[in-house]
Amino acid sequence: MTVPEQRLQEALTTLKKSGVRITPQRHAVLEYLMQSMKHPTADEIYKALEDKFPNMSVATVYNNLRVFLDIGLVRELTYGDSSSRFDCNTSDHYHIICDECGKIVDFHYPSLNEVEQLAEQVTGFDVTNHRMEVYGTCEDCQQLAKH
Amino acid sequence: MTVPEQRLQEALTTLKKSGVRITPQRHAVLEYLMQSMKHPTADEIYKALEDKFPNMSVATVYNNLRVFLDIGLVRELTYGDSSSRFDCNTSDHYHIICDECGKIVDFHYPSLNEVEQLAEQVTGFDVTNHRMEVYGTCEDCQQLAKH
DNA sequence: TTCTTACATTAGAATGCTTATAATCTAGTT
DNA sequence: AACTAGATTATAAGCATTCTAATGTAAGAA
Repeated sequence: MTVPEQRLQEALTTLKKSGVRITPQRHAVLEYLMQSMKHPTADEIYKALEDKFPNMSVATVYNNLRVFLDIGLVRELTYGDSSSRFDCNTSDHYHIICDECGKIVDFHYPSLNEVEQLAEQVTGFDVTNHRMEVYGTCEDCQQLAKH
Repeated sequence: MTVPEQRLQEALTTLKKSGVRITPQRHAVLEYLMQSMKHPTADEIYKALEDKFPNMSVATVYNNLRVFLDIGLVRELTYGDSSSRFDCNTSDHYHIICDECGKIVDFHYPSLNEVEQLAEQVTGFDVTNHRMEVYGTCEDCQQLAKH
């Protein structure tokens, strides 16, 4: 069993534990998220599944993403562009984003706990987490710029 | 002359240099941004100025914010919630955001250049900048939660 | 297996933020 | 004072997302 397949199985177990029904549409959305290395938008998921489910509504995609978010199976990534992206890799990592083409690449870096601690001291907040995005130009777009 | 007034003067000079006209509406939007310690949304600016300019269109607020963004006078902050916020503090700083009430507080921390450098090496991106947001519960909301 | 029902899905309308359009107006120069 | 490129206004349009109400169905119970 491949790693994505294994993560899918685990996710299905989590859904059942939470008392959430496994419908074909829900299964398909989850499966697509798990095997995708990109961080798809709701619309990308909808379009990717329209062959398999010609009658599926966009609302179903949104509903299911909301369910997955509530259970903690995926994370929502909101950037400057209009639509949210969804990341099923819930392990700690940051993202690096291409200014030109919008590509998002996972980037591993030790969690910056000292920043959270200092922020607590300075602001009096009760800090729960943080996120960081690095921006730049990806290698593909660097090549394109040369020609 | 107070600090916000001084920054406003500098900003007006920058606008003139860029060949941008100074209209009363544009001046008012800029002034409001400069003296605001919050990070207002377009609609907040619109509502704050409707006494002074009862006929001003929302489009004017958006147009002007776009002009300021292009010139580099303000930065756009996009988070999970629906509308963008605008920050006229262009010095390097991060933000700490309350999960409960959405309050955004400036938070100074030395720029994490080593993260950018490592990201370049690992991903091959040509890195230009990064942003970080810390999340938690502000002191006010911590108090409210106790009662 | 069939029955049941609470939950899911569907289609389409509605919402909210932002941008586009076209007519009118004006800041700043001539 | 006249001119004109650029700004403002009012409104329509666009897009992502959520809501609504009717219909369908997963999964447990009988």
